[in-house]
Amino acid sequence: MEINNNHNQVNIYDVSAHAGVSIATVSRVLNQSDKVAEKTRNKVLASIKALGYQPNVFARGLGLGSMKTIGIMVTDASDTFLAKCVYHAEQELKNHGYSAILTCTGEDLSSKKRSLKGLLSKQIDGLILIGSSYAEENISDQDYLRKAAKSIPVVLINGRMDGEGIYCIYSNDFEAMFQTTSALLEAGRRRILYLYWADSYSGRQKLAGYRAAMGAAGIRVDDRYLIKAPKELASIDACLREQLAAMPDTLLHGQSNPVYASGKDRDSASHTGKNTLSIAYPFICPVDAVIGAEDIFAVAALKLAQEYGVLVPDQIQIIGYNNSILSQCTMPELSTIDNHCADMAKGAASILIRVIEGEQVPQETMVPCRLVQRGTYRLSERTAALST
Amino acid sequence: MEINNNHNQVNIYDVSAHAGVSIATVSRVLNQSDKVAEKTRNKVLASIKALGYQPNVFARGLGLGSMKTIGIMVTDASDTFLAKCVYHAEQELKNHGYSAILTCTGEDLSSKKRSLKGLLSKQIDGLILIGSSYAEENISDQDYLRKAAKSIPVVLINGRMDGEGIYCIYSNDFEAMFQTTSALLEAGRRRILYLYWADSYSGRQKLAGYRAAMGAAGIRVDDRYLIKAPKELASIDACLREQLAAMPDTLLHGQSNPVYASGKDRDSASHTGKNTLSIAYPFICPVDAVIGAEDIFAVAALKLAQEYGVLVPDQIQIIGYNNSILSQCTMPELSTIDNHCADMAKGAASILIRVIEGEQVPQETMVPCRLVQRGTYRLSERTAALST
DNA sequence: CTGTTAGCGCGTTCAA
DNA sequence: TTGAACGCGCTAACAG
Repeated sequence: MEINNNHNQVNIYDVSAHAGVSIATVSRVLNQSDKVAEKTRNKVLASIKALGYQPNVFARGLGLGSMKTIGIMVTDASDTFLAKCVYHAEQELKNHGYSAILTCTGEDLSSKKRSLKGLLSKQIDGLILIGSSYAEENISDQDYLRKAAKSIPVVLINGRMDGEGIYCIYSNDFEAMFQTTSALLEAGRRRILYLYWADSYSGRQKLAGYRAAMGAAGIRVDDRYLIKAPKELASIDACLREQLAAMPDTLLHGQSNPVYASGKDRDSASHTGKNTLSIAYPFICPVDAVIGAEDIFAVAALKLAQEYGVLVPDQIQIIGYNNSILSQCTMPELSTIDNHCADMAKGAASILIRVIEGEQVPQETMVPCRLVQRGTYRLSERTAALST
Repeated sequence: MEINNNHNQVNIYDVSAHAGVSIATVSRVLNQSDKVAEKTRNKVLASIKALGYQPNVFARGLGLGSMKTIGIMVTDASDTFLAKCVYHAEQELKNHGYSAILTCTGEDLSSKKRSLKGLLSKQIDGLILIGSSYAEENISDQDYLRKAAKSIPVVLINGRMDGEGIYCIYSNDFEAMFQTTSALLEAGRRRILYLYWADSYSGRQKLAGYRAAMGAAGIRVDDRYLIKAPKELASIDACLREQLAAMPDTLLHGQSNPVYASGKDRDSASHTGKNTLSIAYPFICPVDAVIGAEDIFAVAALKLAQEYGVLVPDQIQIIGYNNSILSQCTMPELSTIDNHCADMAKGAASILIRVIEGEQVPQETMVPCRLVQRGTYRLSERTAALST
């Protein structure tokens, strides 16, 4: 029964021998070619099943020049937002018969390049970039991607980038931030703190939206209200305290909540979600609203506000970004802007596959954002329709 | 200069022609063979650079039977905990020159099987299973994995499974839960609610630890204190309310915090993190401690407690699991058990690679857990040393 | 409808 | 130290 095959893996020759046909015929039934008689097809199918034959993808890849794999680059797959994108992108790819090679690149340009190299060496059919971090501010820093895009299609999620073979799908962050900031202004807020970290494309858009809204309202943006902090709670908290301490009439010149202050460790004190005015609000707060460029920033702000007994949203309104699970873990829950990352990720995968299969696809796709209203902020009726 | 090559991709023949040597020699310099003269080596290297030659992995894979890829199966890459594992596993794999094919399988057995099939068809060199969900309770449901393990090594993170070629790395969840529950009991707590969802290996261990500790203290576990709820906040919250309502002297028979109750929407009310006893504690609480099998459960419990003005940790102590970012988003922050997922994930990748490279590796590896003490609970001095 | 055969690009003997 | 030649398993032209 055995014919050639020095490895133990059964190959197409074994099948052809077993079925008494040529390898070409076997190949045909494998590739759904209809030019094969029903009878022989069944014979072959039976042999395949009998021998437990599995075609060798390397050999097939060699001939076809493709193994139907897509590379996914992401700066950090453990990030709440990015992880969600990874998930949905992979699902969509799988639905179309592609598998995903994942690589976490970090923020560093050189390691991004290294990761891409690794991916390309794997002969991927396309590339998905998750996170606007890849749309480097310095245009020439994107060149390695543009170069890659000459051989395989590239889709960027949540960022914009010019170049042949580069497709982008992003949310209208500018608009979302503009509307949100405007709404806060209309509600009478003036001292709006803006917390962020990323200088990515998306990050720049958001900040620009904030600035534009302030400008439109005739308010000069005080640089002290723009706080940039690494994306960990401890760092954000530290930056916040430092910056606030430098402000006139600062929050931190007041006394912190005695309940916290009494113990050596404030976390060990008792807490409830209750509000009270029994402890006098001991200072004039230099901040009456906070916008976080991601939910984690809003969380940090909320926690600090609560520590100092500031009433949320009465005295400070807080808005996050991404509508991540974090926004539902706080008490009150965060109002946050949902940029529909699942839609973006699925869209990205779908665009990529359509391009690979030769379809004509627009290079830019925009998905709208939506304000999710929860405890830390509410739009007035008038401005409630944010989505464009 | 060009010799063959109908594709545009430059191949080893192009290089050999350019360098004036045979392809065998090119292959030798590519594979670090030392049996090549320094002079020719440089000549070849120069040609490679000049032509921008990139070896074709498919061809190499065909001959070698490997493309140095590892399959990663994960039920849900967007889950906070699992995502972190994915991240660290991928990093470690990359460090060793392997790339990761990621597939999100969901919890459904048939789709797990389908995903594995897809992975195997890609001729992966090894497989990493992230999440104890793969260690199905029904042993025969693991057979598809055991079968796979006959051809490639399989490493399971956070679960246990017997089988040749199957390696496991897990944390001592039983011990952690036993110690934690015991500590709560020693602190005088008796009505300890246990919230969970997964019946995975890890989930079973945790629950067993809880039960064992209760048993050791001579306390019968009231089934009403075991609440199983899907892993979304809304679901957990709903289950909690329903179950609590069925208890005598229930929490929910009391009045909720008037501040919340006054508005149409309780989230729109003002909040601070302050505590107050000005509103009378209106009921005898049937629960004095909560253990969540994952942080999200603890978050839900904390929020509910706060909504009803229950003092945490004075009246209810709460402990989560995983030490995820969620545990730091609440106010007070959650005490939680850290199962060191980064260590497990990195360890898994490292084990897998060592096995692939022929090393002898023990089939089971255990990493200890650690209680992270934050606001919702503190161990007494005596029991503070939890890690084994 | 089916079989034959020529690559696909690279590793790897075996000779030289 | 180098080169010629074969094989890896499969696809796709071409011939029948």
